[in-house]
Amino acid sequence: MSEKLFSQQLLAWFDQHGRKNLPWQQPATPYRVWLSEVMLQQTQVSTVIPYFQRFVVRFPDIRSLAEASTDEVLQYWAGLGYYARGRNLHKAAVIMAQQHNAAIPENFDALLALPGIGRSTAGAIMALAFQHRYPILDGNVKRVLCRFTAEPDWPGQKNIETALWQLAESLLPERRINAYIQAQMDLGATVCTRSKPDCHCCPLQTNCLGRQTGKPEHYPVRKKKPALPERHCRWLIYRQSEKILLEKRPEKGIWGGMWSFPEINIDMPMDAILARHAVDDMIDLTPIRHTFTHFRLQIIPLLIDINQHDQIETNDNQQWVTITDSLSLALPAPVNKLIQKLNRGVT
DNA sequence: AAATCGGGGCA
DNA sequence: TGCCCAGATTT
Repeated sequence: MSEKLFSQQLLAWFDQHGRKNLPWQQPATPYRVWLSEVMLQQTQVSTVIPYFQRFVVRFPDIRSLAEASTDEVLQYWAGLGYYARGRNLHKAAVIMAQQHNAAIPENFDALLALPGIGRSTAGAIMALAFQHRYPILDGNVKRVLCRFTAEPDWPGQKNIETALWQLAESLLPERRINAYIQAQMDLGATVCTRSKPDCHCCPLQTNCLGRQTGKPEHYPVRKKKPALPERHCRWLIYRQSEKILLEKRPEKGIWGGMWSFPEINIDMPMDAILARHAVDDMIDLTPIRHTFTHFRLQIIPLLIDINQHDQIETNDNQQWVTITDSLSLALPAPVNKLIQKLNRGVT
C-alpha cells in the first residue's frame, strides 16, 4: 500500500473516533503539550488528567514553573510516580526561562537537549504543538507499526528500532500532522491495544499484516530472554530396605537448610563413587531440570540400592528416613518430586 | 510473576 | 554506541 493511504485512513478514522477534547488539547499550547507528554510517559491518560488540571492551575506557564522550588513541583507530582520526570520537568523549565525566553523552543535539537525530553517526546512536541513534520515512536505507535508489518523481531533490537523510526517517518502526511500524530496514539490506546485488539474497528485492517496472520496480539514479539547458564550436579539416592539417606544442606546457598540427597560434583568418575562401597545396583534415573532466576540446574540422580551388609558412612548432617517420614521434612520441590517417583517405582 | 515503558546514565 | 536501570502499572 502507499504511505499516503495509511495516513488518509488513519486521519479519516481520527475525524470520527479520535480524542479531541483532552485537557491539553484545548488549547494545545506548546507548554501544555510538553507538560502532558512528560506526564504521559509511562502513565495512562485517565490517571494523568486530574494531575494535569491541578498542575496548570498552579503553574500556568514556564516562568511560574521555573520560579517554583523543586519541592513544590514534586508536591504537585506526588502520586504520579517516576519522580525523576518531575525533577527533570523543573530543570527544563529553569533552562527555558534562562535560555529560551521562557518559551518552549520550536526546534527539534533544542528540545532534545532539555532534560526529560528524548526523541519521541521531542517529536510529539514538534508535531502537536508546532505542526512540524516529525514522527514519534512511543509504545502505542511501536505496537501499531509492529502489527501492521507483522514485524518478526523484537522491536527493542537496534536495527528494528531504526527501521521503525524510518517507517514512522515515511508514513507522515504532508498536512494535518498534529491530527495524524494524535490519531496514531489514539489508535494504539483504544483499538490496537496490547491484548484483545479490536481489529474490526481499525481503519488499517485491510492492509494490516499482523491481522492477516490471525494473531495480531502476537505483535510486537517479546524479547527473547538470554539463555540461562546451566549447571549440573549429581544426587546420590542411597536406598536400603524402605529407607533413603537424606542430607541437610548448608544454611547458605540454594535450598539453605533444607533436606536433599547427598550431592556430588558431576565430574566425579563413576569408579570413584563405586569405590566408596560395595553396592547391589546403581541406576541412572531420568535427569531433572530445575530453573532458578539466574541459572538452570540439571540434576542427574543415581539410585544406589544397598544390601544389608553394605556399610555407608554417615555424618551428623545425614539421616536415614522412611519415605513416609521424609515427607514431613522441608524438601525442595525437585527432591519431593524425586521421592514421589521412587515411591511409585518409576525410574 | 513477568512484561512493559521513554529517558537517563554509564562504560 | 550499546546496555541496563528506575519505578510503577498491567497482564
